[in-house]
Amino acid sequence: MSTEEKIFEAAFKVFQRKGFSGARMQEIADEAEINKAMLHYFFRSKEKLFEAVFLNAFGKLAPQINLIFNSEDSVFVKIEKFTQSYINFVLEYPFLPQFIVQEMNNNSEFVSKFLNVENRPNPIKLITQIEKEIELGIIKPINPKQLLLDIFSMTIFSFAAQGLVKGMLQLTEEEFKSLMIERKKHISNHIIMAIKNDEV
Amino acid sequence: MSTEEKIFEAAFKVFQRKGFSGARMQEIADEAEINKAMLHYFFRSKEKLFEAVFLNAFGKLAPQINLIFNSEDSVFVKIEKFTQSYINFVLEYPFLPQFIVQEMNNNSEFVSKFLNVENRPNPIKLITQIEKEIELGIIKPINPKQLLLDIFSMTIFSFAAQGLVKGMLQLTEEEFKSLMIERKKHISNHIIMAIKNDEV
DNA sequence: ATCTTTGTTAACCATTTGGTTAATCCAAAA
DNA sequence: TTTTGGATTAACCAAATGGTTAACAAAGAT
Repeated sequence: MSTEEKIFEAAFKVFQRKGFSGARMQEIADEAEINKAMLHYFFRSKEKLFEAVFLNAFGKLAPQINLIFNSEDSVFVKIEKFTQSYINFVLEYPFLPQFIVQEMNNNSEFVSKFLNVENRPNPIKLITQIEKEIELGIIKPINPKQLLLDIFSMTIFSFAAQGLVKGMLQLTEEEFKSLMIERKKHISNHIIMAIKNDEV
Repeated sequence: MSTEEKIFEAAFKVFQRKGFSGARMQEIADEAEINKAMLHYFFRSKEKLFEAVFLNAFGKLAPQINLIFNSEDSVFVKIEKFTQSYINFVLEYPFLPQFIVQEMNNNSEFVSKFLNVENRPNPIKLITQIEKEIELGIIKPINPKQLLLDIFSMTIFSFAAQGLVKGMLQLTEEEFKSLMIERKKHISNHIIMAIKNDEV
């Protein structure tokens, strides 16, 4: 593994668990087992290094989301696919959501930077699709934005607020994980149950 | 307003928008329009000051939650009351959830401190109640913890991940707020719709 | 062989940051 | 009126922190 890669991975870890302002360049260097000067040699500044890590992190998520949201599937199928693959993915990077949510809240500069990324998650197509399926009587009348928030809330929250969730429900790491695995099916069941139009 | 109160309010603001490691003692002093030494005079250290603010913030939320969770209402009514009053409350302190979630993730020391607070949100009574109502055929079979996560996710996430939500849905402050007002009713409708047992 | 580019290190630097101190102010008690 | 205690300030301090530099090593190019 090249020095640059070592730095990147170390930065990824440290920024994830400490956030931008909590992370220390020296700590990243130690984690990567290289000299601190190398950080600046390859990435110039803390901001630049963070930016690289952050955009990479987001870049891992966004394409997946868009792929599902812009497919030709029905809304129900999209919900199933999204919750499944999102949670699968996040189980491998459990601190990614909390990292992204946190920095989207704190570093407004990076928000705009991410919004201009090519593959940014763009839900407009899904919104119009929801409106269409409501007209067709497949889905109960509902504000599409609320439905979107429901989907994101239920999938992302447990990871983004891991500390709170584990603390409040008194979960060990193991229990948390198996709850999340169960949750994959639970969420889509739950949402579809709520919005399905049963009128004949 | 006493100097100590001024400091406290200023610290509340600054910690909320910057987090613990992002906040600067000087900035808090400026915000409070007092000399920086007063911070240490009244609160000894940054940690102590933060602790005071954090426990106070949590102390505002926890009693409300417990009051509702431990009442004699049915689960459906509890869900309605909780989403209503939680969102009402948070609309006045829009950055409280993001602050609590963030520090619960980052400062594991404070997690344990909060867990030992008297009035900490304790969902066990609600969990057994849910189990009972499932047996009675009022609620569909479901893992009570998943239901709890659903409730918390749907109410808290939009506030805790404000930056992400506003960015993704391209919402102005106004639009966000009115979406949240609409959301008060939406959430309980949605959840009850999903878990109500319709079998006759 | 030597020159040049790239990678690497230790020592160093300026600034920021949390925290302290000694002097001063001020109001209430004696 | 003096004393006493807390409140307040400006100046200061040591440590931490992001960043730089100058020397050096290694490896390809000429």
